[in-house]
Amino acid sequence: MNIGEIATRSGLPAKTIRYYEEIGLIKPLRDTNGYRAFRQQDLHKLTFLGRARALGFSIEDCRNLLALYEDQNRSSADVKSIARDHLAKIEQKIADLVDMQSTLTHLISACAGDNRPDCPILNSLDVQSL
Amino acid sequence: MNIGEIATRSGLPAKTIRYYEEIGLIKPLRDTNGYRAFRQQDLHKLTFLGRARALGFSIEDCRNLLALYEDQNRSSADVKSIARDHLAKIEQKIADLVDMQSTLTHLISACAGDNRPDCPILNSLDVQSL
DNA sequence: GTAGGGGTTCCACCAACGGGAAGGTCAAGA
DNA sequence: TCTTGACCTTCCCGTTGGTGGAACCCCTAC
Repeated sequence: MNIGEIATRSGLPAKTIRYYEEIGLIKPLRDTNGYRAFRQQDLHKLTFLGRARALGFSIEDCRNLLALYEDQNRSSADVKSIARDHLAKIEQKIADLVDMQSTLTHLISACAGDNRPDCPILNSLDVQSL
Repeated sequence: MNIGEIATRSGLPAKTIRYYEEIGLIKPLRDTNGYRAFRQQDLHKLTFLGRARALGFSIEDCRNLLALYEDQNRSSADVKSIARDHLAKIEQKIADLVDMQSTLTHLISACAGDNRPDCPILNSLDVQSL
C-alpha cells in the first residue's frame, strides 16, 4: 500500500501519517523507489491511532496505548489507568468550559445588543467593575 | 510601573506581558534605561485581557474586544456578537468532550482492570471490533 | 515526449506562551 | 567604592499536533 491508499483506508491525511512515522508511532517499510510501503498491521495501527485521537488521547497516551496494544502480556489495569487519567482531564476541561459557558450566558443575556455603547460584557471585563 | 510590579498587580506573568506587547495588544512607554514604563491604562488593559482570556476568548477576540473597549462610539451589538460566537464554540467543545467522556466512562466500566490481558478498551480501539 | 497524478524531503507556520542564556541596570550594604 | 543580588532587556528554542507549500522524483497513459 502506498501512502495515498492507506490515507483513504485509515481516514487520516497523508501528512498526518508521515508525521506519525516521524515521531516513531509507525514504521512502514520502503520500496526501492523510496515510497513508503504499508502493511496490514500499519493500517491496524493507524486506525487505532485515529480512534484514540478522536477520543482525545494525547500522542504520548497513544504511544503507551499502542505499546500495550502490541503487548500480548499486558494487563488491562495498565490500560484502564491511562484511560482513567485521561477521563479525569476531560472532566476537568468540561468543568472549566461549563464555568465559562455559565458566565458568558449571563453576560450575553444582560447585554442589550443594540446600537448604544453601554455594554455589560465590557463592563464586567473592565477593572472598574470590581 | 516596571514590568514586575504590573505583573503582580495584573496577575499576569511578565513573559505574557512582553508577549502581549510584541503582538501589539499593549504599547507601554520606555524609560531612558530601556525599561518598560507602564501607565494606569496599561494596567486596565492587562486586567481586561486577563479576564477575557480566562473566559477563553482567543487573542484575536481579545484584540477586537479591546478595540471596542476603547471605542466610545461602539455599539453593544458588536460585543455581543463576538461573545455569542465564542459561546457557540465553547458549547461545541463541551459537546465533543461530553461525547468522549461518555464513551470513555463506558469503556472503563467494562474493563476489569486486573492482570489479565483481555481489555475492552483496547478491543474497542482495534479495527477488529468493527 | 509530455502531461498528470502520484510520491519524497525540508522548511515554515499556527496558538499562546514558558524556559533559559547572556548581558545591562539599579539600590543597598560593607 | 565595590560588590551583591534583584530586577530588567533581548534573543532563541521548545511546547502540541499537525498543516501548507516549495522543489523535486517517479510512474503511467496517451
